[in-house]
Amino acid sequence: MVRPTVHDIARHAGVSLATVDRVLNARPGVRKQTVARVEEAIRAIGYVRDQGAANLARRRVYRFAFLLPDGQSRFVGTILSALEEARESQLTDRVMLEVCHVPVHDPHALAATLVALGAGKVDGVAVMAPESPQVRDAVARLRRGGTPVVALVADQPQSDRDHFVGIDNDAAGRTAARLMGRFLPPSGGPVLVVASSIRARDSLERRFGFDSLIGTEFPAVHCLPTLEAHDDPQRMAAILQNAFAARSDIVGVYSLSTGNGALIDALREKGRLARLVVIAHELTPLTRAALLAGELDAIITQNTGHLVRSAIRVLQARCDGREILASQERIRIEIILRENLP
Amino acid sequence: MVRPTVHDIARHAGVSLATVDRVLNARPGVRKQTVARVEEAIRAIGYVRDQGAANLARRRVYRFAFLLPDGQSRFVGTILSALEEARESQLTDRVMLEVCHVPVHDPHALAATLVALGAGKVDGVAVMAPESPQVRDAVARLRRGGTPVVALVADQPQSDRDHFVGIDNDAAGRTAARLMGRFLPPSGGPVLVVASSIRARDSLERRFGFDSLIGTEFPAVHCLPTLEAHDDPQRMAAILQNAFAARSDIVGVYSLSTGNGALIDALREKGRLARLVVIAHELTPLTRAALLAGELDAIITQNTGHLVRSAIRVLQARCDGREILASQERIRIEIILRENLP
DNA sequence: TTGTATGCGTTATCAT
DNA sequence: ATGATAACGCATACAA
Repeated sequence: MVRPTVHDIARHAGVSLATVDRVLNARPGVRKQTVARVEEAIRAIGYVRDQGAANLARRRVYRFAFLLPDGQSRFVGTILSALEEARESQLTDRVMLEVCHVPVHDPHALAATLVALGAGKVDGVAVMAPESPQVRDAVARLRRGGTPVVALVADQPQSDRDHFVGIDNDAAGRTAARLMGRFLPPSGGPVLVVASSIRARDSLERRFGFDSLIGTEFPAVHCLPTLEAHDDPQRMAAILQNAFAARSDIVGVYSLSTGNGALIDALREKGRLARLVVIAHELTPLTRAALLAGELDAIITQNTGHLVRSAIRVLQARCDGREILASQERIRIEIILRENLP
Repeated sequence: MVRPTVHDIARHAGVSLATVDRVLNARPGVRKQTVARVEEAIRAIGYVRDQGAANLARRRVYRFAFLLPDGQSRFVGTILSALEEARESQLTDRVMLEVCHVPVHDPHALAATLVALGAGKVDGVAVMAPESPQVRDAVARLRRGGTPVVALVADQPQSDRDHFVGIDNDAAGRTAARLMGRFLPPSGGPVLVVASSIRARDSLERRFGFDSLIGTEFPAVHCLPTLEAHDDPQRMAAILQNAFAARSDIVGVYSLSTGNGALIDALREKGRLARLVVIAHELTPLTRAALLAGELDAIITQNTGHLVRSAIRVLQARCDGREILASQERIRIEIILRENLP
């Protein structure tokens, strides 16, 4: 009925509490035979540690750092509010959250920040940054130093990060494609694909997923080459100007990364919104408003609250040497229409 | 830096630990003035109780009962697996989960089970059942007895349940309608609406939401009266037979409650699936397979893992007299296509 | 009405 | 190499 405790182990193995603790926490100074006896007892009575009591005795606090891109991205803004919200939750009773803003396109600065964090300054790191050799190496160094690292939103596939907290971007692109294909009339037509920068791995994956599904399932739809606005509103306006001048028969727009504000503004100005199917990523105050106004047809997104809570839970589990509950940490690709807006 | 403890309160207020504890837990036997002094101290130093330590000292265990409809519903099956999964999670370290299966259409049995649970047998109840006066009263009795109650999946709006864990079914119906309207060609046509029973409040709400959005936004689409199969495969086959005989121009099917197995089987038999837009509720092994097979175009669902974890967290918070984190407990209306299947 | 002392399950600091 | 014992933050039986 009641869970066995360290006392039960001690009694069962005929040793003292201190010895039990030593083997439980893999501390030295115990004879091999004794270790075996204790481990046997643990298995025999089915002991499982009360992590809460352990943290109490240890006065454990988890210091986690979130490395986020600087700049005024709306999406990062929603992550920041989610972090703020997590601070007030039960979840963060013993965790201290620190946010580091780092220049996105400076891999060296990124790596330096990561490495600096490694010197016992924090107990775990969540990093949202484009893939780069520098970051990969820094993550490896952190991990070797015993600091758990999770990749947030954008994976660091070749590094040995402990976990990726985010969605499958290929599948997200395919999801967008399915919606685009089905929202468009059967006659199809050319679809514009815009991105802030196609260099980012997640943009590439989304584009790839989008193209491949359109290609196989909606032959009447034709994907135009990716236009890159580099998060510059002026550039975005000019790019769209050119695109629509070149082809007046465009039927849809897929925006696969940030910069939705500029995109929507530009489209609105052209008075083209009503006749286009427009699909974008990430639910922010801006895309929410556009969806409500009927300027956006659908949003593909990931729940940022879930994102940060999951990162925290995973880091904590790694610190404790626990397993995670996979299904709880699986971030879902969400489709948001006006009707199911949270 | 470190959080203040009961000792700090005691020192600040010039009283003993026991007195602090008495006012913290609203126990009698403390002079009004003393209470005020302690409360002042609590505010002054910004004390917030360490719930983990409290539970440890108290050897607290939370016994929660989940009342679920009996029968072999696939949806209830996924809830059961979610409960099973929760049992292995960190979340249930101190919680014991009990499942009661009750006949859905016997309000008296339902109420009796609820009332029986009230006699200090459990610390909280999650109930998934159709609304009825009997259940409403039983919930009220439980609450008066100090047992927190949450309504699961189906709300008990007139009872004073502590919380509703589930989705807005009107919005879910509207979401289905938006998808139906946009997936159908502009020419529209008649759409079949099938339910196991239209008496259930959630079915009614979905139907209402579906109809109202179709009515205002997709005038070319025409919703036929709801067909009730009462979870009987034979009846479902017969009903569909009649419906298609009466109107050969049906373009879509909206299944707003259970019984998707029978529906899909019947449609497949008629060879009509390829030319219909079919939208159903709840992701189960069955609807998942149908979606993958292209027999279903979209699924509207709610994450059952989230559902049970949320119910547990909310009940626990109520037991502790804590507030919940609203955003974490908001169940989302999820749209699942083949591409974003979890 | 208020205070003292002990215990919850675990860790960690001393001794031995 | 091992054991006794005092914390951790909180609750509570028992005294006063």
